[in-house]
Amino acid sequence: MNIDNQIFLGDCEKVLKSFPDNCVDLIFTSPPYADQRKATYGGIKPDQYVNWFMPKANEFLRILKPQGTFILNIKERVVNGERHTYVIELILKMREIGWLWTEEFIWHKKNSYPGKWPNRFRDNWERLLQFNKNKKFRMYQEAVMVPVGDWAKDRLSNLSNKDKIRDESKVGSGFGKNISNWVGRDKVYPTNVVHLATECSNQNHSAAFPTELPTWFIKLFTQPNDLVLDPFLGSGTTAVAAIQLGRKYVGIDTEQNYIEISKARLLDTQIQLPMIAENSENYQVEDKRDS
Amino acid sequence: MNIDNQIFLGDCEKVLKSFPDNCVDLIFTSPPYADQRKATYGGIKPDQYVNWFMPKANEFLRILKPQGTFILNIKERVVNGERHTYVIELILKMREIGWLWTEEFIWHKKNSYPGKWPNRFRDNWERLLQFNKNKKFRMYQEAVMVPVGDWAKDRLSNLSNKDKIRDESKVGSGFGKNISNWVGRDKVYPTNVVHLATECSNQNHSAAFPTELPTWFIKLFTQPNDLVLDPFLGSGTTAVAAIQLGRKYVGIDTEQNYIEISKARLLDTQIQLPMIAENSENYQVEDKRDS
DNA sequence: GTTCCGCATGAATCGATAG
DNA sequence: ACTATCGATTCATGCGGAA
Repeated sequence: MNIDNQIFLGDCEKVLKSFPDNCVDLIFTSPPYADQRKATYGGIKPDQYVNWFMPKANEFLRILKPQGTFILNIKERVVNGERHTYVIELILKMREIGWLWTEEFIWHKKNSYPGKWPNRFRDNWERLLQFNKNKKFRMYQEAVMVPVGDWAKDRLSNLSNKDKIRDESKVGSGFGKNISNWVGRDKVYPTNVVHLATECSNQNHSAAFPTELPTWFIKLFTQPNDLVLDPFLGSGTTAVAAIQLGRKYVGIDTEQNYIEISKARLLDTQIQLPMIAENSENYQVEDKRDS
Repeated sequence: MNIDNQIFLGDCEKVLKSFPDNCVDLIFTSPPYADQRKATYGGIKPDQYVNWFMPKANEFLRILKPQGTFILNIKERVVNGERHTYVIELILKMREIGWLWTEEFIWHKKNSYPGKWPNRFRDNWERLLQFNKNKKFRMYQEAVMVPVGDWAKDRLSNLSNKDKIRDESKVGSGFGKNISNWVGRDKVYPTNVVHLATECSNQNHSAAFPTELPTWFIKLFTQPNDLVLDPFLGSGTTAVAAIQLGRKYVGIDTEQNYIEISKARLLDTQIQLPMIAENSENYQVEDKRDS
């Protein structure tokens, strides 16, 4: 069965059974959050969330390549005035079945509108849990480097003597040691806080996250032509990001109308792709990556 | 025993036994993280961390007022390529003994420790876990409102008109309606992401966190003359923040030399206090709080 | 009184080497 | 095999003295 650039209708737990082992480079997904109310989309009760998720996590583990990465965008609901614990219980369960909890990225939302409740402020961040099958996994850090801060141009233009001898004088880690490496460098590595706006620029659909979010992780963990899976595809944002970056996608969703939306967006994206390739800095990034 | 504005030498678990029930309005603390600060505090092994912490958490629960709040600044260590789970296990244990896990604030650091590793970026955030004894707790949200200018350039300005319309139709409850509430105001509520720099160039002491961090939470959860406890006082930052804001402090630490440092800083703060009261906007905040 | 600029340092992590 | 130590790597900020 060919799964490249396909979208499947159904429960990912069942659909994935027909996928071969170790076939996907990156899983990026944002499953339906637990919900008290009856189902609009998913609608899993918080207390049942872990049990609902784990069989799927098992399939993810099977179909992910050994050096691949699983990024899970998830948020716990406030239930009865408390943050529910299903997310942290999920982390513990994932480790029990063999996943490594490698990292927790934070999506710091740049522009949410104001809000106020008696006992809490607006929730302005979400977890992006990184899981891996092995301690060694593929990561292309150069692909997401960001411009260096303004401090550098002053500092590096006239290297001070102290910068060079720091590491000899003290036990501390010597930043001055190879300061010469820094001359002419204009990009630095980012941190594990991803600071992006919340809105999606496309107005025909409502996506849970902006395209930039999967874009960042797809750049970081895959190379062109790698395969990106989103088992809860929703309106198809992950697939759109993958296509824009020259990767292949596989998507799964239980709702036929979401699949229609995804397909329409993907078609639209592919039509615009040559234009994007010319203008977008995102697309250019491929050329600069280390190999 | 009078505990107001006192600093005690010893293990907080033992020292707190002599405190009466329900005597503290806010606990703000940053305990030694697992395997960290070995030089001064001995270092707790990650696997033993929860067992080390829980008896203390029990005392905290006893001495906190029913409407009070416990803010725990903590971060998990990377062990063997994985994030260790002691923090999330701690949350589950805390709930078992009666704490409510009300909220998780994020401290988004402006300047994190530099470094590059094959498998991860710089860790640029820490958890600030909020625990309470009851669903109803005291919170003075007006005290931490931020000037609309600072806020707008970060958030509102990024929203286009179309986004506002789209959001309004999507949520129904009406972003447009919401936004009109904020037009013309000069202050807005913050979110649960606190964006501050670490202090790195104080010469007399090494504070793990900047004064602004306890300041923010002390304003949010206490009123003047309330009592703020830091059971792992360290260099006394929490106590300094409390005094600056006209609150009372209690501090506990196991290291005599840290206590000396704290006392010196507090003396210094009190000398400068009249000056601060005249000039600081922070100090003025008391007058504007809602009651 | 500003502005500029040198400079110290911060709750780090990985891999290799040594005990 | 398992732990302890050491070297290499990496940014951004606020202070304080100088211009």
